[in-house]
Amino acid sequence: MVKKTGQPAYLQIADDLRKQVHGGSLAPGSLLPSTAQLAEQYDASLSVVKMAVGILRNEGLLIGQQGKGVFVQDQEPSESEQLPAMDLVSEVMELRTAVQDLSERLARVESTLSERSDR
Amino acid sequence: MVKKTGQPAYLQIADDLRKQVHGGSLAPGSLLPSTAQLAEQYDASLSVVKMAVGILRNEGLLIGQQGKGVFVQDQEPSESEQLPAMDLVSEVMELRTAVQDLSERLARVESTLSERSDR
DNA sequence: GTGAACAACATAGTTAACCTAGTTGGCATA
DNA sequence: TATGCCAACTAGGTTAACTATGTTGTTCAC
Repeated sequence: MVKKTGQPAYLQIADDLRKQVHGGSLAPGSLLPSTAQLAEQYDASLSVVKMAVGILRNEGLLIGQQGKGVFVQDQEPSESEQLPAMDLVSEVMELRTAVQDLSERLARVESTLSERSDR
Repeated sequence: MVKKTGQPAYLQIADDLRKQVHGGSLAPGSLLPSTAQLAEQYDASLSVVKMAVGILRNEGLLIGQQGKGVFVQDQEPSESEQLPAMDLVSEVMELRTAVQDLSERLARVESTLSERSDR
């Protein structure tokens, strides 16, 4: 699968995966093949696949969950990353609402947990 | 040099170098120590240093020239606007990753809870 | 039926080794 | 002096192996 162009294999794989995500071939939230499967699919070693996934993980395009797999980040169409220097004020406001949301959800989870432990 | 925080070594080194560049300790156009020197300096293996440099290279912050060395990209003070205060920017970035992490963990907890209540 | 124990599989991080290729400086030879 | 060769150093790419840790499914004992 990896062509013998000048580009290194890990970049070729990263580009290919990126295209699949942007092209819709890999839907947001969907699970990627495992590292070993990708390695076989691209006829590459485990290491280069891990490097490719690492790049996209660093870009925020993919998220890896230890023990489960690598998923396509679904809230991608938002800004956050593309804009080089997005203004800090709105960023902080988003973070504040995100923290509030997390706080409420966590409170719910905690209450359900305490109810179950009570009985 | 690499502290035993939860963060992996290659990210610690990348962050440190990023701060040195943004803080002016590493001037644009200047030459970084060689990979081997950095490895010794951070008391890390060659591989993690190469990973750290690779990240910053991918970000466009550094440029590597085979046979010569790794240099700080100089045309970085680009358009957009004055970065207000680099400490705030990195602070916000850290908060964003922290919120993402919390969000993922909470989503996992919530999903397991809903699954159990379904059965 | 429940729960503990275990095996299999997953990502993640780290290390070491090897190869390729570009740069530089020294040195011997023409 | 000028040319060519060579050693040393550089980044970059690739591979393999190991450890750590999390998830999932099965099996077995209670």
